[in-house]
Amino acid sequence: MRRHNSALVLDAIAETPGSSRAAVAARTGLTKATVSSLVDRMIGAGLVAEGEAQARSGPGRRGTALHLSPTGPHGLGVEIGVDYLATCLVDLTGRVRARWLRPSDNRASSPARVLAKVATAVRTAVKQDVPIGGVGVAVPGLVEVAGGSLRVAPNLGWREVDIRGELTRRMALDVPVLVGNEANLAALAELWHGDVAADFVHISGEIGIGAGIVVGGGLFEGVSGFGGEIGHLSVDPRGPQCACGSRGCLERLAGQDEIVRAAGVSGVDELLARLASGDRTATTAVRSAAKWLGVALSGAVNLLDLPTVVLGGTYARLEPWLREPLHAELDRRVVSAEWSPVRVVASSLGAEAAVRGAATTAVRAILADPDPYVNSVLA
Amino acid sequence: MRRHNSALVLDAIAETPGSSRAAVAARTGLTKATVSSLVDRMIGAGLVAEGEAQARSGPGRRGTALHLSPTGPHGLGVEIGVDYLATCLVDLTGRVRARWLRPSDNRASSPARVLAKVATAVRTAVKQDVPIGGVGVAVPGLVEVAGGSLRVAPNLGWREVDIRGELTRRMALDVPVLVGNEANLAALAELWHGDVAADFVHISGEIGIGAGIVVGGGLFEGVSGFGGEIGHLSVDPRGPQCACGSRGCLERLAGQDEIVRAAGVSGVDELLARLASGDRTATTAVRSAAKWLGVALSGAVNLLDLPTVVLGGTYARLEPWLREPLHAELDRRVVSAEWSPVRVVASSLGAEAAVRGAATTAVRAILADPDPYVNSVLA
DNA sequence: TCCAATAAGTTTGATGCCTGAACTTATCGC
DNA sequence: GCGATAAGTTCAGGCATCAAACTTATTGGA
Repeated sequence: MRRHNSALVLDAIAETPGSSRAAVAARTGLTKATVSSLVDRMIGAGLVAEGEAQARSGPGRRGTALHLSPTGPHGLGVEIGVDYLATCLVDLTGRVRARWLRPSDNRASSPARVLAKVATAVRTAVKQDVPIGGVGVAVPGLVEVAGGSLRVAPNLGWREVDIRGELTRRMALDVPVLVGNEANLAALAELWHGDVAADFVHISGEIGIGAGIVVGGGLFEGVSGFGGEIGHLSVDPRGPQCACGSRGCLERLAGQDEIVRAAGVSGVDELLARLASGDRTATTAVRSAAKWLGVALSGAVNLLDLPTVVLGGTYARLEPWLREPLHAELDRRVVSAEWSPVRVVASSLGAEAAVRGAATTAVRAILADPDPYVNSVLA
Repeated sequence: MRRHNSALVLDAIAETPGSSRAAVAARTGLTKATVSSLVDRMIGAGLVAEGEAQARSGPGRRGTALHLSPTGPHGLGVEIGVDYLATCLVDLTGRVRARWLRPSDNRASSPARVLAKVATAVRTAVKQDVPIGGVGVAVPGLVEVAGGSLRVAPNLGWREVDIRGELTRRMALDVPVLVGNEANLAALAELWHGDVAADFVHISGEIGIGAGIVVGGGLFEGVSGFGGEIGHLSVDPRGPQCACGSRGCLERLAGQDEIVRAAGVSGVDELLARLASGDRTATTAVRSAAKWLGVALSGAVNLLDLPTVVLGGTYARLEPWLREPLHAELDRRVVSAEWSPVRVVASSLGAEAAVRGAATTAVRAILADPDPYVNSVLA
């Protein structure tokens, strides 16, 4: 009861920072008395802070602005990339307070060695004088979310690593550790910090291709958390052989490696330069990738009935050239396009989407269900 | 609070019929006192009934068996097929109490005429002396679930029909009307009456191909309720032209019409006879369909991380011949197959799956949140 | 300058639902 | 028939919410 209402009230404050108690009561349907008492508890626990009195253009007492406390528990995000480690500290509102990026050839290191580095990074972050409420870890691989352990990360060459367990042991910090797939966390970052609504597919292409499916303002993870594996969706069953053993996988036909290869360039930066100068080979390579992306995404949209496709990672940078051919393919193949044409937008978050998503996930866990946290602080 | 606990208690009784109050208390974590009081209310409202005293193999008072009341509110399901109308009356447990099937060329009739027939059928069903708690309607088309109106049903030739509104007006009965897509409701029937767990894709092929996605024991409907449209998933972008304007759609390559055509038979019954006798052309036609189904379903499974595929409708009858090639394709293309191989099973419900699903949906709405109903009855 | 009007926020008593413990009822085995 | 055991009920106590009265803060007009 109180648990539910605490979440309700805190959500209202997070959604509309600066609201007064009375405004929150009106919005949640609770009484002023109830809101007052819940807010007081949350102020006591350091989740909510009072601001200045609000302006008012008429008679009556002015309300005290409420907002998420900038000194409340922070979320620490960690991303284990193929050739870097990144961390990111965010406050309750999701604002980035500190970040850290370091090259690290994780492909060549054992999981134990890498996780030791991660633990060191966590301990460093803890030395900042902000309280840590949770740690989120992003990995490029299949994560069994409930257990927080990694099943396989092809591009890291890792298999069966109990990330949550290892990290909890090594970092000597009594906070929850959440582990998630990089693409899924990037999608959540887009949901929380980008400018798209509550339902979309976020597709990001770096070395692999991953999708994050957001439905009703929440991540769709599937039964074990393996959802969103779009990279090996078969878009051309008679197409070229893929490393995974199947044929015509999306990753093989529209992945960064294939685009770069087909365009005959050395990397994404050169590709962008060529595209800007109107190079025909480069344009054709990107248009082809767009077509295959369209085939895969139209399938996802038909199946899931989502109104928006967000291009993340490298695709966000290629968006001007992907947009039109992708749209054409979607309009042709999506059955419900007539009623709700699919929107295609580029992500506004850069390469940090995944870390930010990881960090924000950690604080969101508290915001989504504040009562246990409040109790633990006030106890 | 009570609302939540009422649902909890009723769910426990529905899950394990014949439990005593004490057993329900143990299972839900509530106290015997709370359960007693909630159960008494629900008995008063006619949702729950007491049975005989339970057997016991030791000392102590025997518990009174509790089960969903067979005289409680019933659900009435209606299916508007292409060439028939079907209705089905189920009690709270989902057991079919009456059914009715009548040929009706709905393709040739106006929606108004068909809905008038449906309303008549509903009024007939009401004359049975059981209370009706809700009506569910299954239609082969895109349904905007929230509004209960049909956007388009290609095989009926209907467009923009406000089924809920029309029916509510015509049937003169003050109960909620739920409208849903046939394939989705068939999937729910499978969930509730079949023998599969809480997560699966149900794929049914009659004239069109539709999928119902069940996740965490609930239907995945998408934003507007258009989810599960798998028929026009592109499985072979360079394949034959489909009526929808796209190329190589699943429906075009693995639909009933295509199988029948490729096998050179007159219909499904002849096809089954040929298959049983080992006819080579028929076998090849079915294997080819299985392959394309495998391409489409592997995509769905990768995206959604579902452990089971249920074959419904015509595919259920073809299951012995579909099974092996479908499995081969799934094992090859599903990324997480190594950890959780995809199960393929045939639906045990026949052609009535959709009506039953529609009827059961209507009563499930009460079971999922009994308190408002209880209050309305006791008031 | 003061006061009525208005609105924010707090206090207080009542209500509703759940809980724990004691109590009643029913059954088994000796 | 009696003690042990378990189901189900009764009742006092607690906790969170609510409605309403009350206090505090602010505006604008007399």
